[in-house]
Amino acid sequence: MENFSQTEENYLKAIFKLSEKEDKPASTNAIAGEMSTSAASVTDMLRRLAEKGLIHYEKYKGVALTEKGNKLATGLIRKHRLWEVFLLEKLRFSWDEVHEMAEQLEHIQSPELVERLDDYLGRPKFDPHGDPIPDAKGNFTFRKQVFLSSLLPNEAGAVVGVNDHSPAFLQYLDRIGLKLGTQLRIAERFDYDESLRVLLEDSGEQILSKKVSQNLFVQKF
Amino acid sequence: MENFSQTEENYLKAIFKLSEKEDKPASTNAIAGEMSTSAASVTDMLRRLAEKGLIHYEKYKGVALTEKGNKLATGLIRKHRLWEVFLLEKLRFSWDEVHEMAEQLEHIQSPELVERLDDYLGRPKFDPHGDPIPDAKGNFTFRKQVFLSSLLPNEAGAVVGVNDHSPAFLQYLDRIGLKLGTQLRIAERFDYDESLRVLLEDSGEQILSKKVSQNLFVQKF
DNA sequence: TATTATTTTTAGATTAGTCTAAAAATAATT
DNA sequence: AATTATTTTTAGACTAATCTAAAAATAATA
Repeated sequence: MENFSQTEENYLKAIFKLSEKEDKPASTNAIAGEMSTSAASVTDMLRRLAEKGLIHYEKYKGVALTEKGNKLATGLIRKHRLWEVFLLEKLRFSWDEVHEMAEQLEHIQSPELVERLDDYLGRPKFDPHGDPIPDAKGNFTFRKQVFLSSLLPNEAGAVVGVNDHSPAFLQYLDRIGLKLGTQLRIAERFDYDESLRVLLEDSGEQILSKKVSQNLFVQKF
Repeated sequence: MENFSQTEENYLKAIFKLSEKEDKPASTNAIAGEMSTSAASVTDMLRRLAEKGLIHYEKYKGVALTEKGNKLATGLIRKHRLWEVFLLEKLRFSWDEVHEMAEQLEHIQSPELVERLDDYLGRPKFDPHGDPIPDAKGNFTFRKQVFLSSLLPNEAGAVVGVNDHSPAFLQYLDRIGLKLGTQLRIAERFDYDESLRVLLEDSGEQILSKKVSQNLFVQKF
């Protein structure tokens, strides 16, 4: 497989991310937002990525990944998430610290390294934030998960992932003793501000704001 | 500490390497050789590295690292060698495979990561090739080592390092069962081609060519 | 010391990635 | 449908890192 620059790889990841959540071609402006750069720079890059067969691109029509581009982006996500597991499980970083480092490590070029790392970590299916880690063929493990905010009073489940990956949110969760795997039950729902009173496995009862409950994924029992 | 480009970092490493072995300012041409690039490119880069206070540079006079440049280069060597240990000890790569990957990993920017990695590996003082790993302050552990070729008949010692790091040499050593730590004794020296008959700890007797014995470091008993 | 050879630097061009400002295309609104 | 607003692209310029070819400085040799 050819090699691509880190910048090219980051564009592919951005396009992947955007077309994943919106499920339609990514716009130049959206990519510029994701990459914190100008629309002009994006246009330039799109021309080049298209030339290399990584994206389908028509002027003014937006952009989608080709088979090849998709494979590459998936590989990057695989590397990123495996390194995050490594940093957390082996080097004992906390889940709010690992992103920046993984952002660099994902660009290390060595297929053999990725497979060995995967082995070493015990072939994990999810990363420290609960996001699925694609396997060597690019297949993601799917899981029936819902937003905590969608649970009704007395319903119970386990926290399996976060939607917001910001350090601030993750540190907040640490503070209230909420981790992946934590079991919980909805005690009460306040219509006033859509906050929830929640019974947590270990750390007792907590009021969770709407914003918080919209950023937690749970698997219902 | 500011950040520098991978290219700048690689130049610093090259200059470090050259002035380490020659113990005098590195020449433009030597650097060009080390970096596999043109002398013109080197001159360009030297101007920039000097501006950033990383090297002492006078036109036509060659180049030496400043305090700052030396710190940076030492940090790179530290990272390189720690990653090599990781790849070998944890991911079970062999010593002829690790260099290329470490060459990329050494550019990962995160002081915290380096320290955690060092901890995780048990603060090793030497890498898989027997080269010393500088500590966080940049201090190398020195060791009284000599070339195997300098041993006299009946002298004994342990292999502690290699001078030639090429995969071909390392694979040859694997083949004859010679690793770091292997104990040996000189049985006979042949004046004809300066080869040695050597008694190896486990793998019995071997004839080692002059070239081989000049590329092995041993610590005498 | 004069001449030749080697090393190093300068000059000018190229590529990747970026920028701002202006032009062109598309979408939204009256 | 015409006008306005938004999005996207083009044009032109900049920086980092590279190259080749030529000029300048240093070193080696007759």
